[in-house]
Amino acid sequence: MMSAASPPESARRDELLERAYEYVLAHGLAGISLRPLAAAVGSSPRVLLFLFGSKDGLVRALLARARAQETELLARPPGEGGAAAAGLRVWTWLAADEHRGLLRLWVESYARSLIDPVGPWDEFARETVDDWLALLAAAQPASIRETEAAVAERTLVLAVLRGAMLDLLATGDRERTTRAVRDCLVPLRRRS
Amino acid sequence: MMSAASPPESARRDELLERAYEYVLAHGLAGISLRPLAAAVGSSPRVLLFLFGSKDGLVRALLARARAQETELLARPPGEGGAAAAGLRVWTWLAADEHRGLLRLWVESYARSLIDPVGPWDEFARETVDDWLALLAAAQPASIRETEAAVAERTLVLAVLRGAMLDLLATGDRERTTRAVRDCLVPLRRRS
DNA sequence: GTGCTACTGAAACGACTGTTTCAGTAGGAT
DNA sequence: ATCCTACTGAAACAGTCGTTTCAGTAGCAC
Repeated sequence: MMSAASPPESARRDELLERAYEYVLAHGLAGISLRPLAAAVGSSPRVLLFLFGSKDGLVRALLARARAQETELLARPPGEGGAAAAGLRVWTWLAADEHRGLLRLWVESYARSLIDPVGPWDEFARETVDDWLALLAAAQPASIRETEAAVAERTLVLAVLRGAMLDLLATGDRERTTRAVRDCLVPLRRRS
Repeated sequence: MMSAASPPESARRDELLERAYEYVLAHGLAGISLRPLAAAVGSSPRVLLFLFGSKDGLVRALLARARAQETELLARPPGEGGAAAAGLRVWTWLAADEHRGLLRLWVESYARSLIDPVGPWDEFARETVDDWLALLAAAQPASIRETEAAVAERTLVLAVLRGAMLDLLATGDRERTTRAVRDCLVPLRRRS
C-alpha cells in the first residue's frame, strides 16, 4: 500500500538531485525523460527510479528543489515600507541573470499546472500566487493589511512583477523592463 | 526537397483544424498526440498527417489559428487616449470567460518557446511581445510615441495586463485582478 | 469506360517511454 | 565468514509515439 516510497534522505540522492536540477534548469521540465537525464548526470534510469520511486517522484523532488531556491528570497526579512517598496527589492532579484533559468522553469511549471491539474504540478500556480501575495502582505503596515485597497495594491505589484518578468524572459531587455517596473512602483511607494 | 508540404487549403482541412483547435483549447498543446486527437475529432492519424504534412505542421496550423483569434482583437481600431486607455479596453477582452481557453493556450505556448527555441513555437514569445507593444503604441499620440517615457509606459501597461492575466488564470478571481488593473491604469490615463 | 484528384482505413516500422526483473557489488557491523 | 543495507548494470516488458506503406474508395472530367 505504501506504493514504493523512496528513501527521503540519502547522500547519493541529494547529489543526483542537485545535478538533475542543473540539467532541468537548462533543458526544461516538460520534455524530460529518464534515459537522457540519467546519462547527463552520470547515472542510470534504474538508479533514479530506485532513489526517487518514480518519474513523478523525481519531478516532485525537482519542483521542491526549485521552490527551496525561491524560498531563499521569500525567507529573507521582507522589510517594511509597503508592498511597492518590497516589490522593487524583489525585482532586483528577479532581474538578476543568474536567476533566469529558475524563472523559465517557474513559468513552465505555472503554465503546466494551469492545463494539467493532475500530476506533480498539482496546484503549483495557485500556491505560488498565494506565496508571493503573502510576502507582499508582510511588507504592508499591519493596520491596513486587510483593507480592499491593500489587497488590490498587492495584486497590482505582483502583476507588474510577473508581467515584467515574462517580458524580460522573452526579450532580455533588462533596461526597458526595469524602467517600467520603477515607473509603476516608485510613485506607489510614497503612500504607505 | 519540398519536404511534403501539405495542401494549404482544403475544406476538409479547415473543418478538422477547427475541431482540433477546440480540442487543444481544452487539453493544451504540450501533451498532445495524434491518435487521441484524431479520435476526438472523428478522424485518423493518417488523415491528419496527409492534410497537415506532419505533426509539426499541425501544431503550426493550430498556433496560426489561435493567432487569428488574437488578431481579431488586435485588428480592431485600437482607439486613442493613450496606452493606458487601450490597456483598459484590452483587459475587458482578456477577462472574458470565453477567452480563458485561448489565454491558457497562450501561456503554454509562451513558456514553451522560452525553453525550446526550436520547433513550431519558434519565436512565439518574442513575436507576441512585439505584437502587443505595437498595438499599445498605436494608441499613443504619434508625437510622443518614440520617447523613452512612451516606451516605458507601453511596457508597463503590457506587464500589468500579462501579470493580471496570469493571476486570473490561476485564481479565477476576476474582481480582485480587475481592481488591480484599474488602480494602475486609470490614474495613468489622464496624462496622455 | 479511363484517368485524375481528394481523401481514407489498416497495419506495420523503428524509436522511445516509464517501469520491472534479475542479478549482482561494495562496505560496514557482528 | 555472515548478514544487512545501499546502490548499480543489463536486459527486457508493455505501451505509445510520429511516420510510412500499401491498398483502397468516392466523385468529377472527359
